[in-house]
Amino acid sequence: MTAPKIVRVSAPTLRDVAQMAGVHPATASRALNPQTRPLVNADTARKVLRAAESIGYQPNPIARSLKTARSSTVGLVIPDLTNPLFPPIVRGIEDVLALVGYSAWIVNTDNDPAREETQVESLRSRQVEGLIIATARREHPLLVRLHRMGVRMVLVNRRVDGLELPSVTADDDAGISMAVTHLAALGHTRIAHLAGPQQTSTGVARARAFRHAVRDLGLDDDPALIVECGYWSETEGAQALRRLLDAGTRCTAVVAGNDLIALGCYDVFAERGMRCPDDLSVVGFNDMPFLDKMNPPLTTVSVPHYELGSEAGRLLLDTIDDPERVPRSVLLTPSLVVRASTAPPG
Amino acid sequence: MTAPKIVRVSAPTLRDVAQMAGVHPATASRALNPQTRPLVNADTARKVLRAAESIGYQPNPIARSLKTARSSTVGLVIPDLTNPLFPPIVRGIEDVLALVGYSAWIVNTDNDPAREETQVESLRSRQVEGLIIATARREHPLLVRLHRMGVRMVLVNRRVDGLELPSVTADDDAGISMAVTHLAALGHTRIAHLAGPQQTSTGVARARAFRHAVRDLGLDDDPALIVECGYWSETEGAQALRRLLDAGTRCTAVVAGNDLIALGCYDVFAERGMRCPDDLSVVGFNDMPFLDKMNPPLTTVSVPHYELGSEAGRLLLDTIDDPERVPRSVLLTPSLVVRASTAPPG
DNA sequence: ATCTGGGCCGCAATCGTTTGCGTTGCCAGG
DNA sequence: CCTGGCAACGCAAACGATTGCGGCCCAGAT
Repeated sequence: MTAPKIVRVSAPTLRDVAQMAGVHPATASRALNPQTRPLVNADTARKVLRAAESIGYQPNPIARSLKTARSSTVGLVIPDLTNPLFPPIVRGIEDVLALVGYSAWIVNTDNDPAREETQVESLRSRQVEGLIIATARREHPLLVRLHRMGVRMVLVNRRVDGLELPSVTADDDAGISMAVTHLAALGHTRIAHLAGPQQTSTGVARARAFRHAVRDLGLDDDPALIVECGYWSETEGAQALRRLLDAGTRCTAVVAGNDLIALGCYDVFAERGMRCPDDLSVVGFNDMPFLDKMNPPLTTVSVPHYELGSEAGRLLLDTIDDPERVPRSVLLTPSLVVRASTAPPG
Repeated sequence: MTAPKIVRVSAPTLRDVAQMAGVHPATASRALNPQTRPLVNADTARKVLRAAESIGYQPNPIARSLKTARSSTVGLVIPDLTNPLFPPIVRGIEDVLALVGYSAWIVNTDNDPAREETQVESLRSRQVEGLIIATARREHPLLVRLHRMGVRMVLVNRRVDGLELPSVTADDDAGISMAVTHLAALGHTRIAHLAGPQQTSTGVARARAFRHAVRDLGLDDDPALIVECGYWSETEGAQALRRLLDAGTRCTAVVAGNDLIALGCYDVFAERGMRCPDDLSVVGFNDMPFLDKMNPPLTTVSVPHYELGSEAGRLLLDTIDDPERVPRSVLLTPSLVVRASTAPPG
């Protein structure tokens, strides 16, 4: 078999279409664009469309962006795509954007503010029309600066303190409350909380919700029962549980800040020969994929990730349509899915 | 708190820099670009750089792309980002691209050829300089067409029959062989294979490797022991195992085409009250995240995903550098990680 | 017959860079 | 003093699309 001949043929341009249809490129442009099509005679429009079709004309988005300073593209700022929490959100976003011909540029920040800044810079220079941010921290100078500069954004999953931005998040309050209530119903009275990082809005929201729930239900309200994780990660979750255990704080159940933290607990169980749920009940948060196959299957509060993403996409499209629109935020209500990591206290 | 005043100020352009430095934009352009900097006097170059610095000039990639027909961007064609197999690959790719100032446009195809075609079309119109393809099927008309057109591509994870393209894949042969050998050593003689889709190169490579291994080790070589899945998914894996079981084919272990298929088996274990590994040993392929926390932890052959990605990135950069370079392909050697889903036959 | 106005379309500028080519000024060599 | 050559830089034309403006033509009104 011989190597195929490689011929690089440049794509047809608007001039080609115009020439073939016997009109000026300007007319061709107007004919091709549904917005401006009424400006040209129906017959010529047809001719142009046919010509475009026949030579397989595809508009050059680069040239279009240069002229119009728009791009039909939005930026998507994610801490780490490797975290199974985010892919479904991304899908949700992409799907609603696709409906109106938009697409998304995905970038990872690794939770590194410097990296985040350069990534956002590169997104902006690519003329993205808006940003969907999944990396918000409560104090987030970059985001307030961007907001001042008038860049359109929506926050997903987390928020920024004191910044009036459209956002879509899960109802942490409701979720945590369901988790604690579930454990209380099983008979637990000393429940610990492995809190997420307190620089993130979800971290504090869930911690606060936890304290409220505990108090409302009349359970043991011991400050020692709350320990904070530095990151939303397994290793941090494991660390936190170790600290809790090593401090000798008695407890029979823990509600973790999220699933990753909960899974970190599993590591400690393995280390120390503890059994779950016999020795300790655990409930997570998020319901990431494959939890049902864990050992034991993790009880968790399920948040609709895909919808988180699709709502965020819709919100961003809204503010692109009408930048003056008052920031609308949506709160998605989670649900408890109980599996086998929770049981009455041994 | 009052709403911040929103002022949208257009970014400084090359003309601004030139004006401030008192030179022509062309000179400024040359001064800014390390490649052409020798063409301008060192002093003026310094002036230009200082001016650019002082007003925070950032070149406009859109305009640059339009002029140069390059974009420092490559396309990344993924079947589904939600599959935990791919995020690490993506990270590997992104990391090596970032080293040389490139970045990646990620698109999902959902395994839908039509969608794939439009996605690729949109990538190409965005002037991507090459494609990294993770969706290859053995027969893949689109890819041969693109190759004929001289589009630079590298294949990752899967290949297409009879197409001389750089690719990076795991050594399926070695991996499967290790899996089968491991099971044989445990005493299994009737081992089944839940094969991946035979339209994909990995599907057939692993199935073939399986047959070879079985024969080499003198195990039962019964065609009924091989059943094919339509997709690389849990549900298909479950279906396949059900078919195998319902056909009454006797076996004590199965090597799955990949981890997802293996996890599908867990579902039918739950359905039918079977225990793993007591009733049936299972080994997967890929070592996707969180397998160690499954019930039982899944024995699997581990392939270095991150390296899969980073190698693919390097390969693509190579062919961008020198399109005439002879296609180099790399084969990554996997390793067996045995956990608790395999044991001697009951 | 002239004027008006709308429908349709072409002209040309523009978006921000890059780059082939020409021009300038300077210096060395003849 | 003239020429050749080189270094440094400016000019202007691209890249491919969009769009304000103005011109043309023709119908209908006056």
